[in-house]
Amino acid sequence: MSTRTAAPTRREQILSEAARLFAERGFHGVGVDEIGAAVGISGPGLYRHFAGKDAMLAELLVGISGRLLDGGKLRVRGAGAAGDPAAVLASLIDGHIDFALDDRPLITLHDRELDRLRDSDRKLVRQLQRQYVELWVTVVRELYPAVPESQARGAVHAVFGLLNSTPHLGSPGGGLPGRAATESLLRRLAHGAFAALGETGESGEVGGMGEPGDATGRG
Amino acid sequence: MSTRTAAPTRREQILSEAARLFAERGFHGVGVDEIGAAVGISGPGLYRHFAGKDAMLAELLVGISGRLLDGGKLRVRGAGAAGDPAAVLASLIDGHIDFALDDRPLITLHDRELDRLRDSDRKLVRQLQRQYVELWVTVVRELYPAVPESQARGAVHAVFGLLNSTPHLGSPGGGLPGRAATESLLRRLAHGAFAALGETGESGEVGGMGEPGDATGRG
DNA sequence: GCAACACGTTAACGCTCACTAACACCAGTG
DNA sequence: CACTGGTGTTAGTGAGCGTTAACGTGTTGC
Repeated sequence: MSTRTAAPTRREQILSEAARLFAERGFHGVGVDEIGAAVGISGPGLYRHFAGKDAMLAELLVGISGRLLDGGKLRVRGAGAAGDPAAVLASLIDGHIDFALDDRPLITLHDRELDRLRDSDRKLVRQLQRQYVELWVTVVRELYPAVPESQARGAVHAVFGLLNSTPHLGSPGGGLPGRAATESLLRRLAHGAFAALGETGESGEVGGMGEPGDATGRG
Repeated sequence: MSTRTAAPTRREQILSEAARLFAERGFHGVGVDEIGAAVGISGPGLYRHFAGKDAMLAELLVGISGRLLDGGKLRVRGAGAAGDPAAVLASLIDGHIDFALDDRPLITLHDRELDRLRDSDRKLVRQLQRQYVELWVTVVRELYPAVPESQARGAVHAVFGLLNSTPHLGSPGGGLPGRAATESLLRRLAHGAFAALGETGESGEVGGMGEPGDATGRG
């Protein structure tokens, strides 16, 4: 089904390994020799495939932003045909979870190394990101018309933070459950967050609010 | 009460500015000359106060991890005396939100530049982080005994991601609400996420779940 | 007045690292 | 076999940057 993975081109190999390394140690923390070694060639051989290190990062970030946006649009059109905002939001959440779990390194890069791009590329990525956020905000506002836009946007960003937390879940080794369990956990948490957003928030208290007076801690 | 801020020492100035710059452009992306310029001195003058660039990062990360843990412990003891896990969790959430909003740059560094540390420092930071997470996990498991530990831990990490999303909310310029509004929004979302964790999850559907069959997108 | 010290300066060193140059191998193609 | 294009190699270069060295200056205490 989904991705073909049939014939991973050299370019694709390089991009994949570069994404992993950039996510692990940061853009400046990885040398071109390491990227080359990761795909079996060494150092400057990369320059047969890319104009430079920056070009790799640019292609990665533009690519991921574009794919996120495209996937989101498809899901809005697909699930939105029924006119049910809840179903659309659920589909967006599922899609983002898939993405976060499939392409962990890219998700990490996505909000970490944006400033390293040339102005034009950075503007493009920002625009794609903004469109993706707007997709979510629109759906959230359809679902909860009483929620002001600024809160909806804040909630969307916060839920992105929640869903993108997968890199911190210690992928290998840790006695952590399978992918399906992680998927359903994240799904449940995300839905719970949005559900809380929908609650009025003025009348009823959210939960045990704790006494705000005792601001101990923070020494 | 809490922090004095009375006489910000040179050391503290440097740490504060270094934190901001590291968070903005990454550890490798900032030069010592820039850090010096940010506090009015230039370049190698920093070496009168720190052994090196690494030492600044180490002190920042150890400091934030320690303060987070200390604050969390205080809140557990303070609110936990009443024996009400919900109040303890609420207090932990409030504390973490305060921290995320007060020390945005540090929160960003916290899960971004950890690998740049010497082994000893990195181990120390990891240990402090782990203790802090365990604090939360313990409370969550008291509050929802039916939730297995792996899920509780995953949920805690995910909520950290949610609360730490504040750096992405575009602090200056954007027509975004005041601090109080952001605080209450994050608080509501976090409580909602944990509430969803508490729901059984086996019997009832969480929300509109979307049809999992139509895995469009992700081309 | 004058050591002693805290704190800052500029100049230079040495290392890392992205990138380039020059060359080698191998597959088609006529 | 010669030619060409794609892909790799190693050696070298130039810039950036963390760090050190050597030096200057104001304040303190005898």
